[in-house]
Amino acid sequence: MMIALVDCNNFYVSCERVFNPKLQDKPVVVLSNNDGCVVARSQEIKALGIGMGTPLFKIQSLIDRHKIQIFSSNYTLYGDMSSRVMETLKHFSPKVEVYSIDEAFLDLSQLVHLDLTDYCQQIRNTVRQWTGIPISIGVSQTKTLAKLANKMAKDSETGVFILLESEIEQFLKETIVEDVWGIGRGFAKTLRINGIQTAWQLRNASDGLIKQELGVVGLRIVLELRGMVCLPLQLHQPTKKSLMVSRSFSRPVESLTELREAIALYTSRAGEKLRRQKLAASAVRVFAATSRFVENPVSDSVRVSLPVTTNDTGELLHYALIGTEAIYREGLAYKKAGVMMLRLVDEHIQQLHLWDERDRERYQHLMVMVDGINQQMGSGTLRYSLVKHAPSWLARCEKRSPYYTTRWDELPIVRAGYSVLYLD
DNA sequence: TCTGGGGTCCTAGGACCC
DNA sequence: TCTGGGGTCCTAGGACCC
Repeated sequence: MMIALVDCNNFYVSCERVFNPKLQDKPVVVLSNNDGCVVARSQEIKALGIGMGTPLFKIQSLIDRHKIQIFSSNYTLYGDMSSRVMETLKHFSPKVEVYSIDEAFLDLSQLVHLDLTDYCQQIRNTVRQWTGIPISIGVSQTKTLAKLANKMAKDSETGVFILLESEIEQFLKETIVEDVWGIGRGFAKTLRINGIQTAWQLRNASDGLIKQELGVVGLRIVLELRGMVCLPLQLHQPTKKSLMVSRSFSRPVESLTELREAIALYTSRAGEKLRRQKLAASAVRVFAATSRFVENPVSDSVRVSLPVTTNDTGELLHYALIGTEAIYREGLAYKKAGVMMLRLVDEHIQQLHLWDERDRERYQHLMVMVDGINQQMGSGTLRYSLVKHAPSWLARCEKRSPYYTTRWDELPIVRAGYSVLYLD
């Protein structure tokens, strides 16, 4: 196999520059959805040492000093530019996998009789001409190796790097494990504990060790480094399995009213997305979290199964609000207060016994799982799903609310979201 | 004060049944 | 009543990615 990874350089910034040529050679950043942090950086920004994901407030002084141009992200524009790039690439190989908004894998196996360097230059020039977007291309035997080759391409003058079999050993010896695709912080730490620091050491590690420490995911990476294709090109995009709408709040949210408003807004967004993509949901999930940057961050989610699949906002909202109540009244509080949890579980068990079977059947679709119930139970002998009849359950929540809101003061929500699953 | 949003895949372990 | 194996299904949580 010969696989090319095409990667658009500083993609969002490049898109902005296409429509505003004055930005050429100027320092430019594009911010995340909420304008919270940097998600795309021009070369000039990288040279200033501003990292990916840096929060905006931390670079305020640099912005003034270097006259940095700042943009909120415009995903409609980027998506459109992305399609143009991908369409162009399809002229160069019949087998193209659109991997992300700014990356694609191309199968070049049929073209090995050509000068691949030349061919890749041709691709670069055409994409540049037709779309205005600069790209880099790395080529090798597998996706994982092509990813590494692409890193080299980015650093080279020509923007193209072909990693030949004869050069792989030297190349991998000079590559640290962190730079291998699929090796994140957690895996890298595990590998280093086992004395594996370079990509070459990883390639030569024993299958048994890797399987045990990193599972099949890790093993696939190792085999790919050895030149064996374990991650074949996916030529048709599989249908999505879930979609999510979430935001961080600019300040902590402590009232149920505010939380409900946020969730209602996210739900209608999710409904729009569903209808646009002609999909329907079979379950919804609501989640809330405290700041990730405090000492003991807490997050929790509640999943509500729907009686029928739907993409009607009103319908979704009904169940989303049930989930919101659950999160607010119980979800986070459960994890916080173990003793209280035990008491509540006890209460709920008695409730369950009072129900007759018919009720349970009838309301099964309203089953609300409260995550984390098992967390502090120790042996796991007591694990219960709280099966509830929504109206009476909500009434009970109302009665208990003073107790919970007291607990709640300790747990300001700074992030909330809503996701829709359509597995069935 | 302010720290993104949106995804996928894998696994361990519990529930439930025979 | 206790013990246990085999199998399936489901979920939470952890890992990764852009």
